[in-house]
Amino acid sequence: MSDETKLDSGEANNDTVHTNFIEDIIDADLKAGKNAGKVATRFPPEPNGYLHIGHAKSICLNFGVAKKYNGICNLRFDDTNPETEETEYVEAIKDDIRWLGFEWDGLYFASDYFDAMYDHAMTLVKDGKAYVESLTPDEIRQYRGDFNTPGKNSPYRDRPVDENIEMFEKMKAGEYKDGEICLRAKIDMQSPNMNLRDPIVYRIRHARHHRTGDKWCIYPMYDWAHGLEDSIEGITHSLCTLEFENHRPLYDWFLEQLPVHHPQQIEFARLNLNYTVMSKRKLLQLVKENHVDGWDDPRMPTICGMRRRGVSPSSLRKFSDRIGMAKRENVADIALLEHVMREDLNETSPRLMGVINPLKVEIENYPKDKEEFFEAPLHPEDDRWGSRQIPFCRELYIEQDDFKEDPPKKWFRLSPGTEIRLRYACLITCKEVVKDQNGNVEKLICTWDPESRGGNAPDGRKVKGTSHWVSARHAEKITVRQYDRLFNVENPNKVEEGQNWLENLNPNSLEILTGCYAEPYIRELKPEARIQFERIGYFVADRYDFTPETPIFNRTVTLRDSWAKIEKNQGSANRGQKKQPQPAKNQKKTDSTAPAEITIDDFAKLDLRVGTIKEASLVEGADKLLQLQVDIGAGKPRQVFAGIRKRFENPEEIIGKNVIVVANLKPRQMKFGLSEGMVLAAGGKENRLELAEVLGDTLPGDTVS
RNA sequence: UGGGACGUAGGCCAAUUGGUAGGCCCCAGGUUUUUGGUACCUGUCAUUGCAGGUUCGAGUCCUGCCGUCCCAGCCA
Repeated sequence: MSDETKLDSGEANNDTVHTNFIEDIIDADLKAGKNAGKVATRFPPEPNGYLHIGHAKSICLNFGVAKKYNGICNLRFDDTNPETEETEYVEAIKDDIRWLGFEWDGLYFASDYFDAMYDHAMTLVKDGKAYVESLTPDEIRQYRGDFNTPGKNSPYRDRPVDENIEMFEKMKAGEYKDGEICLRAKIDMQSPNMNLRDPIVYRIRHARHHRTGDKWCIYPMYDWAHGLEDSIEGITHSLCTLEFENHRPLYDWFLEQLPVHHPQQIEFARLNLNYTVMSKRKLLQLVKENHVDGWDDPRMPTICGMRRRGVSPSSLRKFSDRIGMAKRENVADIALLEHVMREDLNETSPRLMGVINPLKVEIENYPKDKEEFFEAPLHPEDDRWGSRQIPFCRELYIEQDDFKEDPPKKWFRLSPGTEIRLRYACLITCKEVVKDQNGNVEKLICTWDPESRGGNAPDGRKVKGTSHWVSARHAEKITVRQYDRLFNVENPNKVEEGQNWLENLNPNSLEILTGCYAEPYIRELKPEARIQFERIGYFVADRYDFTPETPIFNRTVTLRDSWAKIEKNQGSANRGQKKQPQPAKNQKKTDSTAPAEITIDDFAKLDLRVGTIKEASLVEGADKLLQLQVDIGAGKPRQVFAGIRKRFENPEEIIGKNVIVVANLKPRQMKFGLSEGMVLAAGGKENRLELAEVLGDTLPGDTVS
């Protein structure tokens, strides 16, 4: 089933019950008879990077609105800056949008309109509403003023119209160098809105454009271009993100000066996702510095990355619906994304069996040479998928996690003497554990109940545990790439002064396992086939690397694992004797792996020492940091960077103080140098912050306890 | 410090436009189950940023505070 047909069947969009504020506006417009009852939107990417899930939100919005109102949605590349844009991105963006399940009505480029834009600009010049500026970029900045200072009119502001026309023509003809002059709109240098202080309309760039080649050496600025693009295409509602709110008066101003259609700009809040980064700059850096394997690395929040991860287009659309649409800044929870991924994949993925960490099982009462097949449905809730035959023989693999020699409470998987079901096959009982010299479990000797074919015992005895398995003789060796969140912390952008956001990367975000086994049916799969390995998770046959001979699977998302939760809760219950009083119902996911309390032993690991501050100085380029040299009685003083500058703007005053230093902290390489410890201070905010001092007769190096 | 926006549960979004706060995710429990999956059920969680005012009645209207975000590119 193609994703397009799925979209048409409405499974993705029809669970939105409420309208959003944008649809409310459109409803009102329609009711008022605006735009002759038409709705036209557009998705306007700049072809200078790959699309990410934030763009997906915008794509779903624009195409979704058009569809809902029987309107149109164009794809328009906003290619007004030749220096950063490339054709390579154009094709990638088109692929991503189609894959997401949308088809544009018109395909356009801003560069298609360069002639019209130039003509309109000339109109502005002739009307005395634009002038050629001869100030340098630096002077322009100075003349613009700042938030508190009104701008000053440029000396060229009243250049005669004829001269403006002539210079603008020469500008177009290439008679000036980059940055030498530019065209500015004559609006209001005193405006509190900086965008209205005579914004630049055209700048000179002697650069080759990916579509128009060398035809132009002047290129329109965003504010000038965008409204015209929308106008030319007859867009009715121009949807963009919040940061363009301040630009709307300019968007409107330009269009009001011309006898053209005037679309309405409406801003919405962009998508932020926790545990990831979304800015083009940071994504580029991840790629360039090889923290990931490229733009389509399955850990990337790019559309092509998620595609390679095995995320389905419909789950991305569903996610886009579920997060809603509003004007307030937001951070969506990646747990919601994972939830819709599972929800979608549960319905659409055939089930297979694969063993990630194999443990050999020998069925001692099963004949050595015998083989047989068990039939198993490909989907337990949807028999349209049909079934497949799974081979079985004396030697099998099960998951290491499904056996424990000393089972904990509530364990109903395999352990010595217990019986479990091999899914869709039979019941087995563990008779013996074979170990190697090091005491590692090497193999399990089991017996099977021949009466339990298919997995049910005729005597009706209940067997609670069910394990997945693979016949050793028939197993296909597969490679599994287990992906996890790229970052360890909810907000990777939030870093201490001097710390780098890259330090928040999750070092375990990729684990490649080569010794895995799967049932033979995987030979039937094609690249990009999404499957579930039962009881483990959803996987996808890698788009590029998978072949029947080199079966490589990417883990899309694990199944929910309630046993892991039980185990974890048991663990923390044992540690704290009684059940932890849930400290906060909002237990953050970041903290959930760390124990809620530490013991005295943990605390004793801290080597706290008295230290005398010998030197203290401001750190240039860091408005929170002080650089300290602290004598802790160990010969060479320790260099410590402390975020206390707001309190001690004059560092001199803390020299000589006896403070408490964490002496056995692993040194951290900061932008400014190595920080070899930490000083303790009290107070959360800078405006009430005091160093913890040791008073009385103590010497550097004395222990603090 | 000027201007523009935004504040509803741990997160995200609703609230018939002035009628007494609801859904999804998360979290905790339970039922069903040949996936400790799915599905279903239950529960925890909000004096709607704060303080006043108008009104029989305010999340919605008014006033004043507070907090957060955006804007000083010849980027988009």
